[in-house]
Amino acid sequence: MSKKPFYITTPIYYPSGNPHIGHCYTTVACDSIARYKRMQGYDVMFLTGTDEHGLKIEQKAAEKGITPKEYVDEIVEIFKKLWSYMNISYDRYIRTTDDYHIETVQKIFKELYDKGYIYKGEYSGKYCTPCESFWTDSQLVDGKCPECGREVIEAKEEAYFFKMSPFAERIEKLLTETDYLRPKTRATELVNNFIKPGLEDLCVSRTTFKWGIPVTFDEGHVVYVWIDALSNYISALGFANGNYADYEKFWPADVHMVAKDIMRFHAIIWPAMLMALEQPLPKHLAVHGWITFNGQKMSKSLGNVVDPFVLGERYGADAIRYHIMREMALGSDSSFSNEIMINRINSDLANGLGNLVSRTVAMVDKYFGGKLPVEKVSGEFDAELIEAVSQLRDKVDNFVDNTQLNNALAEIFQIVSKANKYIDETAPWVLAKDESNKPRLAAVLYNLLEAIRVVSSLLCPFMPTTMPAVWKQIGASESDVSYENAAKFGVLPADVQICKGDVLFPRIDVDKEIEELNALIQQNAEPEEEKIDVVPLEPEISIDDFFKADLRVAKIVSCEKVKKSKKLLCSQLDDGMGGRQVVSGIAQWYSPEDLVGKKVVIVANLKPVTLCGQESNGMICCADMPDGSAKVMFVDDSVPCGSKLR
RNA sequence: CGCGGGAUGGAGCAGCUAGGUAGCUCGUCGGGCUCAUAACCCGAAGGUCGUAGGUUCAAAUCCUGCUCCCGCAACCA
Repeated sequence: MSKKPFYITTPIYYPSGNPHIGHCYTTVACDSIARYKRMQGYDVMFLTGTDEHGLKIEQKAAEKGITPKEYVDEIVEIFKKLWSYMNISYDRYIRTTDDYHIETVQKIFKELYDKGYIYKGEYSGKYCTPCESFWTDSQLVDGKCPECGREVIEAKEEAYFFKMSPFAERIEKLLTETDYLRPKTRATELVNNFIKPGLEDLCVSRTTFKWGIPVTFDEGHVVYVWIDALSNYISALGFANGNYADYEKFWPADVHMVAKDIMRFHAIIWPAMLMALEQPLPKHLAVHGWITFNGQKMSKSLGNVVDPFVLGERYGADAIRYHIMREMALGSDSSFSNEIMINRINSDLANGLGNLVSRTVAMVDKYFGGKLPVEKVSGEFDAELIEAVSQLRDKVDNFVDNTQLNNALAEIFQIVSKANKYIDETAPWVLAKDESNKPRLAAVLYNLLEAIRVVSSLLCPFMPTTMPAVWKQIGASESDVSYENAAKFGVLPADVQICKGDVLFPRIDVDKEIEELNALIQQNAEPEEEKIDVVPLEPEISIDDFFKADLRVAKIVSCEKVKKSKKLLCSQLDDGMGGRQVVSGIAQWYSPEDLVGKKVVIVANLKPVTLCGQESNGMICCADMPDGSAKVMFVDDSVPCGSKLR
């Protein structure tokens, strides 16, 4: 009987910086599912990798004075080291710089072109270099990038486009009528925002940078992110390349797991590409939220990065894995405060599971010298425990199939709870006092060992490092902890021999630990502020060019929020020339009271535009902050309104 | 009126589709136990279920208005 295939993928990560806990989130989830499926007997292909092209990489490398390839090679090593540290059992690691991937992408690009889905056009608009993004005029406001707020440059380039519209209807059905998207609640959002207004054709090539996969039939063009990146899921199987021959076997994928920020591309563009290629669509797209840290979105620049290496060092990979999986609810964000994590590790792993194993094994050791006698007598409370344990596997199966790992773990730990309670109900230490109760005592301890066996078998995919240690302690052989036996009770030998071992999950001193971690974060945060990612210099200009921008000092006379906008403040300024109105996108960081009466620098000769119905005549100068916010540049109050800057 | 989600004891969540004793985890307090990693077990306190109305014998649950939060989109000259 040949094994059934199961194909699961993480996104390919962009190595513009070191991996952080957010990367772990997706990868650990996929790893747990992959391991679970292997345990069930599936032939599993678990793919992860890195998306290594693009301007940002090119620039980062240039800053360090090395080639892009050298740059990504370094970071990829760090990713791989982290995965090894987290005990990630990926079967294949794809790099978009691998030859076979390049071959596939080039063939796909050509095929789509030949089929008429890709056409040559011209892209004109504003381009943000750091974000590698073009923005349409409607998106642009004051020539600033909507993503990072930096200046954009006027750019026009020949480009290839991918026609999305032919697939709109099918994609809408895919999202609304199938269970492709998990959780499905997001389907409406996608349909309303992207499909109903009409799918725009997608720009799929660039000429502004070189670090990418060349378009074979048009020199100077490089394949732009989506066709390059998304294709990894099939190129890694050997689609349109000779490197592997697993496409027939593993495609379509069972699960693509992604974080919500790239849901859109996997929910719309990827299906469209596959439709155009006339290939089967993946079965599920599992979308999870972000890990937030003390309520804020994880971000390097905030100094919030929780270094997975540091955490693993302190608590062990399994504890981190457990916490991540346990907190992860499909779709919603999950908090990663140190306190929550430590409490979780303490209460579930140390107090719950670890202590259960410890007390059970200790009793077998103490009362029977480590080996249970064959003679046993069943009694009150047994049936309930046995029933619950026997049903566990099916419940967990179901949750894993629905990518609800948090629920799967919750289910398992209910049994841990039940077992602890069973100890209390049967009070083995009382039984031990009377020699005639020995057979009953043996049965109680045997039942506990069995509960632990089943729990640890099912837990192994989630915590692959620690569970074998549990098996050793309870005297379980490899076949005892098989998937088949996880649905049975009474598998361990009647005269099982236990083996006392080390504490599985040491208790953590919460206060002390939080203090130390906070200190670490402080340390990491401080240097971070000083060495922000400095935006590359704009091209050199002459003094005359500078004077083209007429910078003036003005006083904010009054200010109010622009209705219907979240980010806009509308200010009335005294510019020494009769006053003017300026709209600025700083409402998230400044309230009108903060600004009224202050003097600022404005760009006074900017072409007026209308934003959300308010005319804006100029721009208030701000500094970009590393976290994407902006700080207004206030001016000494003694400078008269209307003064020109030089 | 751009689209969507949410508001439940100190914290985080379930319950709402098919109305009828408000449940879980953590925390707090009290008790029990002693096999165990000061762990485990039991019990208690603590909730106008965002707000105002409506339907109903009965609403956390259905309907309507409102407030506030959060995503997406738009938008930070």
